Amino acid sequence: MPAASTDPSDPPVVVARVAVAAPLGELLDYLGPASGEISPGQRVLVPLGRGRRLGMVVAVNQPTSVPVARLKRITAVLDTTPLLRAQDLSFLLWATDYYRGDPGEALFGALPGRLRRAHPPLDDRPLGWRALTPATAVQPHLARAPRQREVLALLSTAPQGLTDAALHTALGDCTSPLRALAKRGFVQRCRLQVSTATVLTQHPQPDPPPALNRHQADAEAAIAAGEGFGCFLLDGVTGSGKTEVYLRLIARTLGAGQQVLVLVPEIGLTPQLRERFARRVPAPMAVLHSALSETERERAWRAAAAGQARLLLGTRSAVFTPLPDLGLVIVDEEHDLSLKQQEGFRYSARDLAVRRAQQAGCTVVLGSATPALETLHNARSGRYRHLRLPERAGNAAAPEILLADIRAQPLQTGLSHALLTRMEQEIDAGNQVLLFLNRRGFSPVLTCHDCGWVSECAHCDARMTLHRDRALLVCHHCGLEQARPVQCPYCQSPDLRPLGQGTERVEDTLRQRFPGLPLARIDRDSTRRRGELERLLTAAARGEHRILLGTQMLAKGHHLPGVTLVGVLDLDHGLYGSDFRATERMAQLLVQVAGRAGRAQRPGTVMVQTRHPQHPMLQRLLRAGYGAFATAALAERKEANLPPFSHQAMLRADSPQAQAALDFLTQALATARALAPAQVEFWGPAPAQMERRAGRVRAQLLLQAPTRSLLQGVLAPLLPALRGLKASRDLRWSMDVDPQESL
DNA sequence: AGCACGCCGACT
DNA sequence: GTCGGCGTGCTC
Repeated sequence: MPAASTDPSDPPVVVARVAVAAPLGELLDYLGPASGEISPGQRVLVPLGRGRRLGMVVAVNQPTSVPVARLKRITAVLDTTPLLRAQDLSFLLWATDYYRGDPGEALFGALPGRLRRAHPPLDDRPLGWRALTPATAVQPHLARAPRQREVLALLSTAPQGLTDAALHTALGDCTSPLRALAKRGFVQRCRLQVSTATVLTQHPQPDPPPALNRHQADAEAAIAAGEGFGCFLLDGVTGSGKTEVYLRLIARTLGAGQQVLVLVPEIGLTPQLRERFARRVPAPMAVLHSALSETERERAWRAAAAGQARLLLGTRSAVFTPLPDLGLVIVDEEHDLSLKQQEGFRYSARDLAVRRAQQAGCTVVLGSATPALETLHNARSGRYRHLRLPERAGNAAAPEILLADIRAQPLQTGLSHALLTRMEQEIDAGNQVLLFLNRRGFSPVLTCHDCGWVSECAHCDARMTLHRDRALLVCHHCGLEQARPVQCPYCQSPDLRPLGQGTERVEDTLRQRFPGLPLARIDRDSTRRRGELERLLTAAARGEHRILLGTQMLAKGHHLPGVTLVGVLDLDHGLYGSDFRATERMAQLLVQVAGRAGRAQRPGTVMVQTRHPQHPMLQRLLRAGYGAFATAALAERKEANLPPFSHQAMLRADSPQAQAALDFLTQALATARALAPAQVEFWGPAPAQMERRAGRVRAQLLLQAPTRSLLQGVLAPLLPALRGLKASRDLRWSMDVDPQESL
């Protein structure tokens, strides 16, 4: 047997590099299948250890470091044609490498659900029948079978075949004549042309594009003039018409016969954007997001990969969808945190979109009213082209922002006299008011007035929030729920008092203060039912509610034309948060919320309640705008040597055992130090901000390097070394490259 | 992640 | 004397 391999008449040895669906952290090599061809992008079954696993071939006939005699053979090839092309694979492997992810996890994670398992690709082409012989040729054989003649005659008119449904409609039940015809070999069961109607949206008559203002036209021209790869930051204030610029660029790209990829943070929150695209885009469009069923996802994915969908609108994972004719990538709200995957394979869809465009040699546009500091830095240093849309479309006035100093002020459930007065004025004038409080529930803590007991979570270092509507205490960190106690669990006193306020409590107060006034509370609790958020927002946009009270959910880009006053009840969390990005987040949130006001002809006002009205960054933001704020914030970052002036990776660990995470990270630090040049700095290991969460003790170790390549140089050997540490066995750990949260 | 291999306690 | 505990290491 071994001698046979030297026989020149033997087929050449085919070695396939395979990403196996097991967390191995590396690719494995296998011999090609016993019979048949193998290509990159095909899924395979491979022997692994004692068992059998799903895998994806990523390369064929690359040199292998494993002796050929030790290679096992691919058991089966699951796909007749590759699911992913060479470019898709190299993009995914690049991402895996950069984010130190597992190749199997990343590749299979990029596929729609059923293909992640061993299922064959969905074939939902309708079943039908096709004639193999022209009716005229077999007429004599069917002399005594009029039904068969009839059926065959009809099928002969349709060379592609006819669906069962079409046959039934035309001729009624023809099951038995068909069976007879098939038996004689005159007709054949077949699948008909793919029906795309279920996934692709295309309006027969797209809306005509509105005229662009000068800034929009300049931006469009600048972007359209680009050739090959180029990254543009479209920095446009809320309401400046970024979407219109996207739509023009999309139309151009589609017109040139290319596909477009549009990434948005959360499509569930932007059905308006989706509608607008559907009405305007003059080509088939597919949508990809987490609320779709597996089948819907697979259809959309396949339509994009097959080039049938010309525009793909999706959330972060859509960045991995194969698009054979990709000619333009757009990332809307590029600063948004939800573009960063925070679990498992932790990637930034925005940064990968740039990489993807680079690979495809096409343009990428990052759009935001409040660009991430990283992105602004790239724009200002010339890596990206910076385009501005400084004017609100339709001459809408920018909102006036007022600070309400609430130090030593009496507050009514968190509402100052100044804010309430202003609200009354606007409401009396027939306008809408939007109140923003980023805390749901009734009160963030319940306490005993007699003994000082507080509603602590049994599994987290956190307080349980009182939800009065449901009579529950709820931990917002681990989800633990318990019945609202009627007396103190510690001293049995009945005098339990809610401390602080959430949206439920503010709603309560407002209903008393403005009896009968239509009010909508919009938070995760009030929008639990599917479609409820959309229903409330649509009603709000029509002016049905006079007061809108909500959390973060309200900050995203919904158009609420009747709102003339936005109240921010508590900004201070953002001002002195311990994450170095806290002020950046605060500024983005404030600007986004402010963008909800005065979008129509009525000027808007934003009133921000704060105990730190002199905070320099807040002052700068209000006086000089987001751009000036960003300049100052970047200067601070530079001074402190923080990103984007350095590059970070966060190693996190957690375990039910008190010391395990810190012990592991201590070993990790020693390992990393030995691998790292002196310029690489380490912070920690240190307990996480909330040390205990969901019953697990958490800690972290931050790596920081002056350049990406220095950081990558440490990470490349570090990850295998960490996997080798035996302490890594009985705890959970993860590496987060370019972390967005450092707590 | 599985899954076997391996070296120390209570059982037919 | 064996069945089996889960620590350790590997999977092309």
